[in-house]
Amino acid sequence: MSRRQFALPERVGSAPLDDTGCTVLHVDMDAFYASATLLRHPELVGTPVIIGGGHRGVVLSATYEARRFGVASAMPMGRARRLCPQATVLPPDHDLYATISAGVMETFRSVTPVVEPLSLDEAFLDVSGALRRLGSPATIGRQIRDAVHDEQGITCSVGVAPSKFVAKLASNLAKPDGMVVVPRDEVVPFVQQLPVAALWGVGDKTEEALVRLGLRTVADIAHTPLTTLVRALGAATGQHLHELAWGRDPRTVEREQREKSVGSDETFEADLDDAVLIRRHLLALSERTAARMRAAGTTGRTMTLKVRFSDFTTITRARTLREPTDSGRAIHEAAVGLFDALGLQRARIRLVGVRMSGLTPAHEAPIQGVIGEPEHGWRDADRAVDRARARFGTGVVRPASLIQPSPSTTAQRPRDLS
DNA sequence: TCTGGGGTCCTGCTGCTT
DNA sequence: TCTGAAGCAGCAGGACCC
Repeated sequence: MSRRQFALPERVGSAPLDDTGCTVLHVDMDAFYASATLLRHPELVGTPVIIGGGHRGVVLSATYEARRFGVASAMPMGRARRLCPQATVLPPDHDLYATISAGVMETFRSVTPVVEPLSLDEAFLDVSGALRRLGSPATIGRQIRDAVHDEQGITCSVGVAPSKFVAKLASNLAKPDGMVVVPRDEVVPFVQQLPVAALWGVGDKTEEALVRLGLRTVADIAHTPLTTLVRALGAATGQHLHELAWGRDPRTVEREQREKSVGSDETFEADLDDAVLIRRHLLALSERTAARMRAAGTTGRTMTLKVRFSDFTTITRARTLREPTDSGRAIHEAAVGLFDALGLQRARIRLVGVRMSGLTPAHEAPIQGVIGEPEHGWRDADRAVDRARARFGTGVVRPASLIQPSPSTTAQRPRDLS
């Protein structure tokens, strides 16, 4: 679901294209969250619908009918509502998206085992091993589009090219519900006619820096000395953009992508300045992060606390623990330690977050017992909680400090295991 | 206009070790 | 014992992606 839409001055021609060597496919669902949500609300098909929520939230996705009014992904909800007041606003349904995504990825894997998911709604496929069985890359692209539509009831767009970067540009151009093939010998003219913002890795800031150099198209970048780009953008970005500007992208489609960090953050409904309340939110975030790590069978060693103030300035503080952990209690201890060390005197805080990095598979992590902790201590309790949540739902067991006092809750009260 | 939540990667700085 | 250089790890912040 690319947020940066662009158009070519001239669309790639409709004559049959030579797709020899174009073994990389980028498949991207069209307005995925909106299309998926409409499967549950068929009466809204053909009308403007915005997926998002909360008065401080942003647009997660919108139907093409809403996009015609200027609504776009990541736009603040307030602005989206003003642009398209007649739109129906629906909250996201992440379970539904995960289910559809799993089905789509299964379809991809029936074509080729070399599938690299980028997110729930898009993936790269290397189809070089499927050509003899299924036909040319463009033929395979058409088969995938038909299969996704028939099996999941949503449409997707496909880019077919010799490299990942160009395939991604092509699928963007094919939207919605189309396919674009970029033959190998057309790669350079194809990329060089694009605006600089079309390049992967060029966001607002980099675009500004490039415009300051007088560079507006990818061709401009290609014909700028590498030393100039490196001076303006840094070594990695400068080199990266120069390579892309000549259509060079040596990355291959990778099946396994190991996660490098796991975390959670939360924007409050209203800014908070009460340290007690903030510590409580940190506990919930720590528990959530730890539960996800345990579900993934991983532990983390470096804990990073993120704090965003009401003026949107953001700071991070990190602490590396003596040993890796997947315990919400240990993460919370570290988070509170870092938060308290900030010494904030009733500063108004908009968001807090915790993230664990330095991930190691749990079976390789040297998790040592803590002096004074019973042999079957918090780790066993955490696992018992995980099992209860898997069986009865995520809200069934919570730390006592996260339970909202309510006079009428006795029978359904979450059990405290802390 | 007023900015989510999940991430990755890069850069520059600092402090520790050799 | 002190000092400087080099290498490295950790940290903080920023930009970017979907």
